[in-house]
Amino acid sequence: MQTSPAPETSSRQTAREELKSIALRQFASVGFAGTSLQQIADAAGYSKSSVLYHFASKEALLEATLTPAMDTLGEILDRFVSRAPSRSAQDAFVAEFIDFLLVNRLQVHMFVNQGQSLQGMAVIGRANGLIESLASSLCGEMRTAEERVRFSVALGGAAYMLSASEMWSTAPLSDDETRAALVTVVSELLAPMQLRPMAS
Amino acid sequence: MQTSPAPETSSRQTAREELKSIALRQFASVGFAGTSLQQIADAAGYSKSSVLYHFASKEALLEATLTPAMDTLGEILDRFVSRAPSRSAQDAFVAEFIDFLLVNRLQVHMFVNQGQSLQGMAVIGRANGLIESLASSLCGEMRTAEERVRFSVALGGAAYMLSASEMWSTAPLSDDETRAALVTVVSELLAPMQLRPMAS
DNA sequence: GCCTACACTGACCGATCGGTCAGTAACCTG
DNA sequence: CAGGTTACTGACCGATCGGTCAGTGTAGGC
Repeated sequence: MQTSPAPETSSRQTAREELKSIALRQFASVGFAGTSLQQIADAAGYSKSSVLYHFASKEALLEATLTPAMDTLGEILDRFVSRAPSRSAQDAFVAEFIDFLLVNRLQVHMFVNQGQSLQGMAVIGRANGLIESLASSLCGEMRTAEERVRFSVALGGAAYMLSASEMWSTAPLSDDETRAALVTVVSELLAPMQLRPMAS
Repeated sequence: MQTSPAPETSSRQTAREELKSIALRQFASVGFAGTSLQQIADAAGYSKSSVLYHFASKEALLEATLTPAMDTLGEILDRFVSRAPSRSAQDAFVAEFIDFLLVNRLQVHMFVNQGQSLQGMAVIGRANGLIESLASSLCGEMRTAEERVRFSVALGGAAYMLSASEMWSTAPLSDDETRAALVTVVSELLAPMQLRPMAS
């Protein structure tokens, strides 16, 4: 909806993106309820009014913050579901999924350990649906207790590991080290689960 | 500190304990920052002033809420460290630790995914120390990246599984099912780690 | 009966919360 | 130079926050 040539970058998108990224960091570290619009505005060098100019409300800001990651996750899932069920397909999926976790660790952290208190929000409902269909893809109806535990330990454990590693007293792991170790551990966790991918 | 016969139960301890348990539930589900003293008071049927009569501040209430679990964890750790390092000792410890997680799941949930935002608090510092010494007991200095990942996935995954299972759309698992599955999965996760318990 | 200690409460405090609104300076279009 | 849009802001709103304080009722010890 605009005819201007190109250099709209300065203000057209950057402020919004900057606010989203700062808000995400704050939400993930202090919690959604524990973060005020004023804090976000201060950290970004804007006024609180500016934040509410770009986003209709605090909740809308959170939605905008989490939605792109959910889009990505949806694509990854679609790709997995459309493949034939095999060990190699599952391995490829695990690698893809762990890359997703690495890139979107803060968003996943938000979902994993604030999802409970944000249940009313649309993006959280969507995330729950995606995770549920992921679970179904990996093992039909999540039959045994052990399968459920394997799945949620892998998901919650990876999410925790990625967001809490900064709290370790030792030096943080590089992304490459983390990815390799996570692929090993998560594959091991999911290996005993029977493969039965299914659409919808 | 009291000479009265016996029935001091009605008011001497119950109000405090009741407030602690209600506060813990709220803190765990909505977050410490997201829970107001008014909400806790309402849920308990007291006034906000009463909450502040029993606990000097909101932070003091959180400390009182988490401290008993930390005491228990300290005892479990001491017991493990004082045993000779062996596979059977580790298995016994894992079982003991998972019982601890089951009983204190909300407190562990608080530590695991709000520890970051509560770093200033004494009880959180203590919990971090305990976890660190637990990690040291299991594998010296946490040498390899994979060992670190195994440890934190087991801890964070178990904590997530226990607190998020209520969000599953299916019926929740019984404690016995959960314990058995967790023991299997966590033992499997920690098995490749070399045992080198050490004091302090 | 008197007195203290205890459990508890309502009124109130300054600060901050999310959110609204009336601007304003800069810029593009005609 | 008008006119409109865009990005942004300060002043302000009612509500709520954590916390203080001056009580009030009551039970037990003397």
